[in-house]
Amino acid sequence: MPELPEVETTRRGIVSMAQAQPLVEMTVRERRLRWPIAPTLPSALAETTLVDCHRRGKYLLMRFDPAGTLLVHLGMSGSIRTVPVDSLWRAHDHVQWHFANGTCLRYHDPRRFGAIIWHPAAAGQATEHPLLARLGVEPFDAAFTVDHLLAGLKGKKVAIKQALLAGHIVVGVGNIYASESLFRARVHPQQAAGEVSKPQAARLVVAIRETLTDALDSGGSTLRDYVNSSGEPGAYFTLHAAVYEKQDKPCPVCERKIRRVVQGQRATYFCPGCQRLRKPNPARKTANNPKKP
DNA sequence: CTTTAACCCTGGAGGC
DNA sequence: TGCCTCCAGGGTTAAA
Repeated sequence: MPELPEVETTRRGIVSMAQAQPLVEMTVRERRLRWPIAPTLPSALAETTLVDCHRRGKYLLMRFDPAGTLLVHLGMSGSIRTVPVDSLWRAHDHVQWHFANGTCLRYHDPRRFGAIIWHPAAAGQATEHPLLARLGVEPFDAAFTVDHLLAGLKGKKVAIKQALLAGHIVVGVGNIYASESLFRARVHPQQAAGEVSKPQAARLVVAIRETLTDALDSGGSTLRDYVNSSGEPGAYFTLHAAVYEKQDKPCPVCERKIRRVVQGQRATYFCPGCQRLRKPNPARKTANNPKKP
């Protein structure tokens, strides 16, 4: 289940293995991903060089000069790993990029929720693509501030957990890290987004960054060669999960039983002791905004 | 506009 | 042992 840290680790692996490499051949064995891979894609990439690989949210932006940019999403079961040249295709290996230095990158995705989309524009202009246009700010960007978060949550009745998960305010907070970040920030996942206070929002900004940083650091140490290995993806995260999939287990802070609820058809885990519902205070709001109808 | 739910897909777990 | 059902996940899309 690739979340932002795994995507970033994959990006770093791609850069270290194949940056500045001319493409020898792109092979497509299975076109039926989330959207079908265009049959013309391999020929469009002929005679190009992978000059860089960026990341936007959970999208990888592989820039092939001079043709354009390949948007790659790993969905929930996708991975990109190196394989030896001419190695056998395993089940669910769908795409391969063979580079001049001998590196072969294999796209593997059992559930085919991922996507490989061709965008004939440079990576710098790839934000114009409809799939990237509405993404929120990067969690490690300076633009991800308390005020930005509060502005995004303002007036929203949806639960804070779902607001974070939607990715319109900040990207990279998947289902696992949403629960973990809210726990760290001591914010109840079912609290209305618009009722999140400034101190709560401030804690969330810090908590989201810390949660992602911790996972990324773990990935960096235990999955240093993530792209260049056949190890178990995602296995490291459970070592650090305080609440995710820990229902009925004691909270590491207060030892109350972790609860599991469903929000938007997705599981949420939280500690009923540490994460309290904050009571709304409508009187204060109207007093500060007398002009609002 | 906002909010909710269905959908895409397969592997694994649990029930019988 | 096998067959059935359910669940997990991201994110787009359609519907309310």
